[in-house]
Amino acid sequence: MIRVLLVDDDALVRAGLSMMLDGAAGIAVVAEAADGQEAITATDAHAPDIVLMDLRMPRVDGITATRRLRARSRPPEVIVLTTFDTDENVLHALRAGAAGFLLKDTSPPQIVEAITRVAAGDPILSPRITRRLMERTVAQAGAYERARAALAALTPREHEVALAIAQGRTNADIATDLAMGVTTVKAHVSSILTKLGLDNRTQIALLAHDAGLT
Amino acid sequence: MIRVLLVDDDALVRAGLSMMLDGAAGIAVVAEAADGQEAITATDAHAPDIVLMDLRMPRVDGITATRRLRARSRPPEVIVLTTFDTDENVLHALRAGAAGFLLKDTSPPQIVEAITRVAAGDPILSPRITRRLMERTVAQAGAYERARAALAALTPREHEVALAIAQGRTNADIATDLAMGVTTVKAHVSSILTKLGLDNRTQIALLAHDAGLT
DNA sequence: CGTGTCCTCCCCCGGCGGGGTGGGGGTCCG
DNA sequence: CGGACCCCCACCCCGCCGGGGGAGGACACG
Repeated sequence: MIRVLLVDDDALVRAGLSMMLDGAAGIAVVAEAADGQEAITATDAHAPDIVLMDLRMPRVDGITATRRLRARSRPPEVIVLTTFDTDENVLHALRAGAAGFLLKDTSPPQIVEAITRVAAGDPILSPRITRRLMERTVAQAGAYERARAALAALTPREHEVALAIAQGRTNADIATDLAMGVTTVKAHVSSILTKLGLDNRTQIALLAHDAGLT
Repeated sequence: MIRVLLVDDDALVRAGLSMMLDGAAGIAVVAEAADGQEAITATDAHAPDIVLMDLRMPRVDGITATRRLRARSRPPEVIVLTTFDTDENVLHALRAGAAGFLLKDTSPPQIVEAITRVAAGDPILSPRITRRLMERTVAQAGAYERARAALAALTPREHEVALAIAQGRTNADIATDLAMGVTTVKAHVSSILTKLGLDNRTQIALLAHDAGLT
């Protein structure tokens, strides 16, 4: 039996979810809360496995409530369920430790399935969120690839210098770090600039940064 | 009826998948292919809605096959189905245009569900992949937040200058772009450096870059 | 063995970047 | 009104950056 806590400031929404979930096999709604503060006390009182969490609520919002819940010992898994899927919301929710992010247009059986999945330890995201995460990842992977391809034209030593530049280091620093004269560093930098068709060391730093060179 | 093409170099795997999928409602396996080259010709011949694509195959691998398929007019949706979930594979597959990435430990009913979801236009990822994407996003969101917090100390004008620096632009460029004297730009840059505790404009660029300022 | 590439380094120099000083203007607030 | 910010600008100084020219040694490849 998966113990679920419902958190939403709208009593009607809670009632609907409660009815829908209690009808499902293996799921029991053990408590409800109308805001983040109540969610925390209710969690302490009823020890749910899963918390279905709304975001826009009075007193304590869903994000901070999630963060506080996840900071506890034996924390419940939190599934955010909201209408607003801004990047802000998604990032903050995931950062706060949510295991799932669902939009309120999710169909009842899918919500049930999401709860069982999360209870089994899997993460769950609404398709639209998944798509955005994929696009975001692909986009930065694109920059990564391009940067990598560009840096491939560099010799090993130039590569090291480029990396040092991407740390924001000055030529003198790089010289001591790599054990060579400042003149040599400058020669490498010039070579890098011409090879990559850039003007500044700043641009080198940005490119190398995109290539994933910490 | 969702038309499916199976692509895998192992005949046994194809047979198993075919049997399992044909038993499902609404799904018809219309063709099979043993490598990427066959996958392309089979796609042209049978116009499937969904291609279940393995990665490690002779002649043409699954990634390039996916890329070529997606480059066609009216391309099928591609679901990658593989045992190896390296970051390399996942990123390349998504970049090649795959709508889904499943591991071969996925249960038959879940594969069926994944196919119907993708046919409906939704993306689909194995839980482990989703988790990795989430972690990756959260990690870079951390740098994002820190950078944002730091940049919050800047005045609006300084913010603009920082953004320009993150483009790799020179002071003179910034002066003309923002319609002010070079002296003013330098004043802003100095102010930014002291406020953020940095030494170089390069470091400003890196910080602003982390903050998502394109 | 010659050629090429890479790494190393020198000197010179123009220009940009960063710091300091000093000053003008505006708004907003106590 | 006097401060407190913020924005704007000019002048000077100096150090770092970037470009040019020149040059030597190591190593590999044909």
